[in-house]
Amino acid sequence: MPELPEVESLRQSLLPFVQGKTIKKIQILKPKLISSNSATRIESTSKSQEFIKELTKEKIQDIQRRAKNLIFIFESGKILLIHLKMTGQLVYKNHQTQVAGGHPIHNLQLPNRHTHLIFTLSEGFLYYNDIRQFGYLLYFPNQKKLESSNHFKLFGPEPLSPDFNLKKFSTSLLSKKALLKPTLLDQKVVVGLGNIYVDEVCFYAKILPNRICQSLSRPEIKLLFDGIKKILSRAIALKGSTVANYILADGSHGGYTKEHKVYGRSGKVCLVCNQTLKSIKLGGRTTVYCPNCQQ
DNA sequence: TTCAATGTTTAGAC
DNA sequence: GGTCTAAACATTGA
Repeated sequence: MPELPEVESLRQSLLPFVQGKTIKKIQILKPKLISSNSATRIESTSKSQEFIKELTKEKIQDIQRRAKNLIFIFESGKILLIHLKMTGQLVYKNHQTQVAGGHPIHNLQLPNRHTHLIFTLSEGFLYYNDIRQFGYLLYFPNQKKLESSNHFKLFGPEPLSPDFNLKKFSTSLLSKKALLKPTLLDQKVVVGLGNIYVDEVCFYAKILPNRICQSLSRPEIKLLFDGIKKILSRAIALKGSTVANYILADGSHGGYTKEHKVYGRSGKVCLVCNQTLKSIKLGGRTTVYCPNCQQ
């Protein structure tokens, strides 16, 4: 389920608990999740053995994020990349606390039948759960191998970094005849947006998601640009939209879900103008918008 | 029973 | 080459 804010929140929450810890043991219950990405995965025993051999005894130095990927960096320079896709979830658990993120947790029992990998750390456990099993975990021997892999080649700018600037964004939009929503979902244009936040951004900018990109005015593009930054930052501050049973170290819950203006609200009234929100399919995804506020 | 679900890739048509 | 659609991955729940 996670989009950028959910992955970033998970990264921030997890880091203090796993940083400096060593992987003592790895149990792979679903080998296909570590063999490749979802499009080309093959069951492979040797991949599992390599994964276990290379990452056991490694000390976690840092967790970074690129687009919707989590990147575990080990002291040796080795890398573990995790993509949660639709329903992936990571849970850290020790004797006194549990930190989870990604797909909302329904089953607090760990491991459960959707647990596909278990890392035993020097203190506590890290579980990878995934209902639909679209996610994957990939090992890279070093940063260079990761960067030269096809994983990062196609990514556009990070929306919250200076790389993401209005000029490039405008050029990129104005060069396209495609519809706005599929374009914003395209990770080559800007990374991190998914179905929830694209709809929220379009609503913020008061622009219909089925507008042709080339038809956008400069002020409209500026609104989209600002909306992307504002909405993603706000969502990260609130720990994203996936908050069911999200347990932080201090026991607090956060949540952007209740700030959704359009996503998941088809048929309900617009919070601004009281008109009924409509829903259409764009790029194969359900899209909710206000026919009155958005033009 | 049928459909849709916070992601991404690929194949085929125009 | 660009862009659209549908399908694929696998499971759950309305």
